[in-house]
Amino acid sequence: MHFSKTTEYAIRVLSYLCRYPSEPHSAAFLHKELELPYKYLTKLLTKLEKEGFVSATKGCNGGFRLAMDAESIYLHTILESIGESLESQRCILGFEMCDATNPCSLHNKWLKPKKAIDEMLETTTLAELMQNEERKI
Amino acid sequence: MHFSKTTEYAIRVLSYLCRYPSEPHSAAFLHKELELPYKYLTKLLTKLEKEGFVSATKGCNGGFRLAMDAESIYLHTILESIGESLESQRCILGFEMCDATNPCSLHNKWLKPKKAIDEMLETTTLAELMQNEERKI
DNA sequence: TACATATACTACCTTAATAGAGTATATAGT
DNA sequence: ACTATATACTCTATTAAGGTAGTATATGTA
Repeated sequence: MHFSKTTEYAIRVLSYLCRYPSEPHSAAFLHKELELPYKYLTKLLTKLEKEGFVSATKGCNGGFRLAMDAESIYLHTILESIGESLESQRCILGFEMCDATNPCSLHNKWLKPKKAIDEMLETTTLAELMQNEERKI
Repeated sequence: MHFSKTTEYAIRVLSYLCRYPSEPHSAAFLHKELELPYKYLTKLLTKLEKEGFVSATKGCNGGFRLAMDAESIYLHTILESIGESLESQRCILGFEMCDATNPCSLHNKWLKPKKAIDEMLETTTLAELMQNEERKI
Protein backbone atom coordinates (compact mmCIF):
# COMPACT_ATOMS: atom_id res chain seq x y z
CA MET A 1 0.00 0.00 0.00
CA HIS A 2 2.55 2.51 -1.14
CA PHE A 3 4.04 4.28 -4.13
CA SER A 4 7.07 2.87 -5.88
CA LYS A 5 10.40 4.54 -5.17
CA THR A 6 10.39 5.84 -8.71
CA THR A 7 7.10 7.59 -8.09
CA GLU A 8 8.29 9.01 -4.78
CA TYR A 9 11.41 10.37 -6.43
CA ALA A 10 9.51 11.81 -9.37
CA ILE A 11 7.12 13.72 -7.13
CA ARG A 12 9.95 15.00 -4.95
CA VAL A 13 12.10 16.17 -7.85
CA LEU A 14 9.24 17.82 -9.68
CA SER A 15 8.16 19.46 -6.43
CA TYR A 16 11.61 20.87 -5.97
CA LEU A 17 11.86 22.20 -9.51
CA CYS A 18 8.43 23.72 -9.04
CA ARG A 19 9.44 25.46 -5.84
CA TYR A 20 12.70 26.86 -7.21
CA PRO A 21 11.91 27.66 -10.84
CA SER A 22 14.23 30.64 -11.30
CA GLU A 23 17.19 28.64 -12.58
CA PRO A 24 17.99 25.14 -13.84
CA HIS A 25 19.27 22.64 -11.29
CA SER A 26 21.83 20.04 -12.19
CA ALA A 27 21.30 16.38 -11.42
CA ALA A 28 24.33 16.50 -9.13
CA PHE A 29 22.78 19.32 -7.16
CA LEU A 30 19.37 17.68 -6.93
CA HIS A 31 21.09 14.50 -5.84
CA LYS A 32 22.72 16.26 -2.89
CA GLU A 33 19.76 18.43 -2.05
CA LEU A 34 17.09 15.71 -2.15
CA GLU A 35 19.38 12.84 -1.18
CA LEU A 36 18.29 10.66 -4.06
CA PRO A 37 20.69 8.15 -5.64
CA TYR A 38 22.53 10.04 -8.38
CA LYS A 39 22.48 7.55 -11.20
CA TYR A 40 18.92 6.54 -10.57
CA LEU A 41 17.98 10.20 -10.49
CA THR A 42 19.61 11.02 -13.83
CA LYS A 43 17.81 8.14 -15.44
CA LEU A 44 14.52 9.32 -13.99
CA LEU A 45 15.15 12.91 -15.09
CA THR A 46 15.85 11.77 -18.61
CA LYS A 47 12.54 9.98 -18.58
CA LEU A 48 10.72 12.98 -17.18
CA GLU A 49 12.29 15.05 -19.94
CA LYS A 50 10.98 12.69 -22.59
CA GLU A 51 7.55 12.82 -21.00
CA GLY A 52 7.67 16.61 -21.21
CA PHE A 53 7.63 17.43 -17.50
CA VAL A 54 11.10 18.96 -17.43
CA SER A 55 13.44 20.55 -19.93
CA ALA A 56 17.13 19.74 -19.91
CA THR A 57 19.97 22.01 -20.92
CA LYS A 58 23.42 20.59 -21.30
CA GLY A 59 26.74 22.15 -20.50
CA CYS A 60 27.85 24.76 -18.01
CA ASN A 61 25.11 26.24 -15.86
CA GLY A 62 22.77 23.73 -17.39
CA GLY A 63 20.44 21.36 -15.65
CA PHE A 64 16.74 20.66 -15.37
CA ARG A 65 13.77 22.90 -14.91
CA LEU A 66 10.05 22.45 -14.96
CA ALA A 67 8.77 22.52 -18.53
CA MET A 68 5.07 22.80 -17.78
CA ASP A 69 2.86 25.08 -15.76
CA ALA A 70 2.84 23.59 -12.27
CA GLU A 71 -0.85 24.40 -11.93
CA SER A 72 -1.65 22.08 -14.77
CA ILE A 73 0.44 19.11 -13.67
CA TYR A 74 -1.78 16.69 -11.80
CA LEU A 75 -0.27 13.95 -9.71
CA HIS A 76 -2.35 11.50 -11.67
CA THR A 77 -0.55 12.55 -14.86
CA ILE A 78 2.83 12.07 -13.27
CA LEU A 79 1.97 8.59 -12.01
CA GLU A 80 0.57 7.71 -15.41
CA SER A 81 3.82 8.65 -17.10
CA ILE A 82 5.83 6.70 -14.54
CA GLY A 83 3.59 3.70 -15.09
CA GLU A 84 2.25 3.56 -11.55
CA SER A 85 -1.37 4.41 -12.25
CA LEU A 86 -1.96 1.15 -14.08
CA GLU A 87 -1.32 -0.57 -10.78
CA SER A 88 -4.07 1.38 -9.09
CA GLN A 89 -6.58 0.14 -11.62
CA ARG A 90 -5.96 -3.49 -10.97
CA CYS A 91 -8.01 -5.64 -8.62
CA ILE A 92 -7.01 -5.20 -5.01
CA LEU A 93 -6.88 -8.99 -4.62
CA GLY A 94 -5.00 -9.50 -7.87
CA PHE A 95 -7.75 -11.02 -10.00
CA GLU A 96 -7.55 -10.52 -13.74
CA MET A 97 -11.25 -9.91 -14.15
CA CYS A 98 -12.79 -7.91 -11.37
CA ASP A 99 -15.52 -5.34 -11.80
CA ALA A 100 -18.99 -4.48 -10.58
CA THR A 101 -20.60 -7.42 -12.32
CA ASN A 102 -17.92 -9.91 -11.36
CA PRO A 103 -16.39 -8.56 -8.16
CA CYS A 104 -13.84 -10.09 -5.84
CA SER A 105 -14.84 -10.32 -2.20
CA LEU A 106 -13.07 -7.08 -1.35
CA HIS A 107 -14.27 -5.15 -4.40
CA ASN A 108 -17.10 -3.21 -2.77
CA LYS A 109 -15.21 -2.50 0.40
CA TRP A 110 -12.32 -1.14 -1.64
CA LEU A 111 -14.47 1.25 -3.68
CA LYS A 112 -14.43 4.05 -1.13
CA PRO A 113 -10.70 4.08 -0.36
CA LYS A 114 -9.95 3.77 -4.05
CA LYS A 115 -12.21 6.73 -4.79
CA ALA A 116 -10.44 8.80 -2.16
CA ILE A 117 -7.05 7.95 -3.66
CA ASP A 118 -8.12 8.60 -7.23
CA GLU A 119 -9.76 11.89 -6.35
CA MET A 120 -6.67 13.05 -4.55
CA LEU A 121 -4.42 12.14 -7.47
CA GLU A 122 -6.76 13.62 -10.06
CA THR A 123 -7.39 16.94 -8.33
CA THR A 124 -4.02 17.71 -6.77
CA THR A 125 -1.57 19.74 -8.81
CA LEU A 126 2.13 20.08 -8.31
CA ALA A 127 1.58 23.74 -7.48
CA GLU A 128 -0.67 22.82 -4.58
CA LEU A 129 2.07 20.84 -2.90
CA MET A 130 4.02 24.05 -2.53
CA GLN A 131 1.43 25.92 -0.51
CA ASN A 132 3.27 25.66 2.76
CA GLU A 133 6.76 26.91 2.12
CA GLU A 134 8.06 25.28 5.29
CA ARG A 135 7.40 21.77 4.17
CA LYS A 136 10.19 19.48 3.25
CA ILE A 137 10.53 18.05 -0.19
CA MET B 1 -0.52 1.42 -4.62
CA HIS B 2 -1.39 -2.17 -4.00
CA PHE B 3 -1.18 -5.03 -1.53
CA SER B 4 1.73 -7.44 -1.65
CA LYS B 5 1.08 -10.84 -3.20
CA THR B 6 1.47 -12.36 0.26
CA THR B 7 -1.34 -10.17 1.56
CA GLU B 8 -3.52 -10.97 -1.43
CA TYR B 9 -2.99 -14.66 -0.91
CA ALA B 10 -3.59 -14.47 2.84
CA ILE B 11 -6.93 -12.72 2.39
CA ARG B 12 -8.00 -15.14 -0.31
CA VAL B 13 -7.09 -18.26 1.65
CA LEU B 14 -8.65 -17.06 4.87
CA SER B 15 -11.75 -16.02 2.95
CA TYR B 16 -12.04 -19.49 1.50
CA LEU B 17 -11.59 -21.22 4.84
CA CYS B 18 -14.18 -18.85 6.25
CA ARG B 19 -16.69 -19.67 3.55
CA TYR B 20 -16.24 -23.42 3.78
CA PRO B 21 -15.66 -24.09 7.48
CA SER B 22 -17.25 -27.51 7.76
CA GLU B 23 -14.08 -29.47 7.10
CA PRO B 24 -10.34 -28.91 6.91
CA HIS B 25 -8.87 -28.21 3.50
CA SER B 26 -5.43 -29.47 2.51
CA ALA B 27 -2.83 -27.16 1.06
CA ALA B 28 -2.91 -29.20 -2.14
CA PHE B 29 -6.65 -28.63 -2.44
CA LEU B 30 -6.43 -24.94 -1.71
CA HIS B 31 -3.64 -24.68 -4.24
CA LYS B 32 -5.85 -26.11 -6.97
CA GLU B 33 -9.01 -24.35 -5.90
CA LEU B 34 -7.51 -20.87 -5.49
CA GLU B 35 -4.74 -21.26 -8.05
CA LEU B 36 -2.03 -20.08 -5.71
CA PRO B 37 1.54 -21.44 -6.00
CA TYR B 38 1.67 -24.56 -3.85
CA LYS B 39 4.94 -24.12 -2.04
CA TYR B 40 4.40 -20.45 -1.43
CA LEU B 41 0.96 -21.27 -0.11
CA THR B 42 2.20 -23.89 2.37
CA LYS B 43 4.74 -21.44 3.69
CA LEU B 44 2.05 -18.83 4.11
CA LEU B 45 -0.32 -21.28 5.78
CA THR B 46 2.36 -22.29 8.26
CA LYS B 47 2.80 -18.64 9.09
CA LEU B 48 -0.92 -18.08 9.45
CA GLU B 49 -1.00 -21.07 11.76
CA LYS B 50 1.67 -19.58 13.98
CA GLU B 51 -0.20 -16.29 14.03
CA GLY B 52 -3.28 -18.14 15.20
CA PHE B 53 -5.54 -17.54 12.22
CA VAL B 54 -5.76 -21.16 11.16
CA SER B 55 -5.32 -24.53 12.81
CA ALA B 56 -3.46 -27.32 11.07
CA THR B 57 -4.05 -31.03 11.40
CA LYS B 58 -1.60 -33.46 9.93
CA GLY B 59 -2.20 -36.81 8.34
CA CYS B 60 -5.08 -38.25 6.40
CA ASN B 61 -8.12 -36.02 6.05
CA GLY B 62 -6.09 -33.28 7.64
CA GLY B 63 -5.58 -29.76 6.44
CA PHE B 64 -6.27 -26.23 7.52
CA ARG B 65 -9.31 -24.57 8.98
CA LEU B 66 -10.10 -21.21 10.40
CA ALA B 67 -9.07 -21.08 14.06
CA MET B 68 -10.82 -17.86 15.00
CA ASP B 69 -14.32 -16.48 14.78
CA ALA B 70 -14.50 -14.87 11.33
CA GLU B 71 -16.52 -12.02 12.80
CA SER B 72 -13.60 -11.03 14.96
CA ILE B 73 -10.88 -11.19 12.33
CA TYR B 74 -10.33 -7.71 10.96
CA LEU B 75 -8.39 -7.20 7.75
CA HIS B 76 -6.14 -4.84 9.65
CA THR B 77 -5.13 -7.68 11.96
CA ILE B 78 -4.31 -9.93 9.05
CA LEU B 79 -2.14 -7.29 7.37
CA GLU B 80 -0.42 -6.58 10.64
CA SER B 81 0.51 -10.24 11.04
CA ILE B 82 1.72 -10.39 7.45
CA GLY B 83 3.81 -7.28 8.03
CA GLU B 84 2.01 -5.15 5.48
CA SER B 85 0.44 -2.62 7.82
CA LEU B 86 3.80 -1.18 8.75
CA GLU B 87 4.06 -0.10 5.15
CA SER B 88 0.82 1.81 5.36
CA GLN B 89 2.09 3.82 8.27
CA ARG B 90 5.13 5.13 6.52
CA CYS B 91 5.31 8.46 4.75
CA ILE B 92 3.76 8.40 1.29
CA LEU B 93 6.88 10.08 -0.09
CA GLY B 94 9.26 7.83 1.82
CA PHE B 95 10.56 10.25 4.43
CA GLU B 96 11.75 8.85 7.71
CA MET B 97 10.22 11.57 9.78
CA CYS B 98 6.88 12.77 8.53
CA ASP B 99 4.00 13.83 10.74
CA ALA B 100 1.66 16.74 11.36
CA THR B 101 4.40 18.93 12.78
CA ASN B 102 6.95 18.02 10.14
CA PRO B 103 4.96 17.00 7.10
CA CYS B 104 6.10 16.17 3.61
CA SER B 105 4.47 18.12 0.81
CA LEU B 106 1.92 15.38 0.20
CA HIS B 107 1.16 14.70 3.85
CA ASN B 108 -2.07 16.66 4.14
CA LYS B 109 -3.38 15.60 0.78
CA TRP B 110 -2.77 11.99 1.70
CA LEU B 111 -4.64 12.16 5.01
CA LYS B 112 -8.07 11.58 3.53
CA PRO B 113 -7.24 8.59 1.31
CA LYS B 114 -5.21 7.12 4.12
CA LYS B 115 -8.12 7.49 6.50
CA ALA B 116 -10.43 5.76 4.03
CA ILE B 117 -8.01 2.87 3.70
CA ASP B 118 -7.41 2.53 7.42
CA GLU B 119 -11.10 2.68 8.22
CA MET B 120 -11.84 0.00 5.70
CA LEU B 121 -9.13 -2.27 7.05
CA GLU B 122 -10.05 -1.64 10.67
CA THR B 123 -13.80 -2.14 10.33
CA THR B 124 -14.02 -4.92 7.78
CA THR B 125 -14.10 -8.48 9.08
CA LEU B 126 -13.41 -11.65 7.23
CA ALA B 127 -17.04 -12.60 7.74
CA GLU B 128 -18.20 -9.51 5.91
CA LEU B 129 -16.36 -10.51 2.76
CA MET B 130 -18.62 -13.53 2.54
CA GLN B 131 -21.91 -11.63 2.34
CA ASN B 132 -22.42 -12.22 -1.35
CA GLU B 133 -22.13 -15.95 -1.86
CA GLU B 134 -21.64 -15.50 -5.60
CA ARG B 135 -18.40 -13.59 -5.30
CA LYS B 136 -15.17 -15.19 -6.33
CA ILE B 137 -12.39 -15.79 -3.87
C1' DT C 1 3.04 -52.02 11.55
C1' DA C 2 2.69 -50.41 6.84
C1' DC C 3 1.18 -46.94 3.99
C1' DA C 4 -0.90 -42.96 2.14
C1' DT C 5 -1.81 -38.33 3.15
C1' DA C 6 -0.85 -34.46 5.53
C1' DT C 7 1.98 -30.47 7.52
C1' DA C 8 6.86 -28.49 8.95
C1' DC C 9 11.31 -27.11 7.98
C1' DT C 10 15.56 -25.72 5.56
C1' DA C 11 17.85 -24.26 1.75
C1' DC C 12 17.93 -22.53 -2.72
C1' DC C 13 16.26 -20.30 -7.23
C1' DT C 14 13.99 -16.45 -10.07
C1' DT C 15 12.41 -12.03 -11.16
C1' DA C 16 11.71 -7.14 -11.13
C1' DA C 17 12.72 -2.88 -8.88
C1' DT C 18 16.35 -0.29 -7.54
C1' DA C 19 21.04 1.26 -7.76
C1' DG C 20 25.64 1.93 -9.72
C1' DA C 21 29.78 2.31 -13.23
C1' DG C 22 31.65 3.78 -17.29
C1' DT C 23 31.57 6.25 -21.37
C1' DA C 24 29.74 9.25 -25.05
C1' DT C 25 27.99 13.65 -26.25
C1' DA C 26 26.57 18.46 -25.94
C1' DT C 27 27.38 23.35 -24.48
C1' DA C 28 28.85 27.72 -22.02
C1' DG C 29 32.73 30.37 -20.99
C1' DT C 30 37.29 31.58 -21.73
C1' DA D 1 39.85 25.51 -29.94
C1' DC D 2 40.10 24.06 -25.08
C1' DT D 3 38.17 22.90 -20.80
C1' DA D 4 34.88 22.27 -17.22
C1' DT D 5 30.30 21.12 -16.57
C1' DA D 6 26.37 19.18 -17.99
C1' DT D 7 23.06 15.44 -19.86
C1' DA D 8 22.47 10.75 -22.56
C1' DC D 9 23.23 6.08 -23.10
C1' DT D 10 24.47 1.17 -22.23
C1' DC D 11 25.59 -2.37 -19.38
C1' DT D 12 26.07 -4.50 -14.91
C1' DA D 13 25.22 -5.19 -9.68
C1' DT D 14 22.31 -5.46 -5.64
C1' DT D 15 18.25 -6.34 -3.07
C1' DA D 16 13.85 -8.01 -1.60
C1' DA D 17 9.67 -10.24 -2.96
C1' DG D 18 8.10 -14.08 -4.78
C1' DG D 19 8.52 -18.84 -5.83
C1' DT D 20 10.61 -23.81 -5.85
C1' DA D 21 12.80 -28.32 -4.25
C1' DG D 22 13.69 -31.78 -1.13
C1' DT D 23 13.19 -33.93 3.04
C1' DA D 24 11.58 -34.64 7.80
C1' DT D 25 7.73 -35.47 10.64
C1' DA D 26 3.03 -36.45 12.17
C1' DT D 27 -1.42 -39.05 11.82
C1' DG D 28 -5.63 -41.60 10.25
C1' DT D 29 -6.76 -46.03 8.24
C1' DA D 30 -6.20 -50.58 6.96
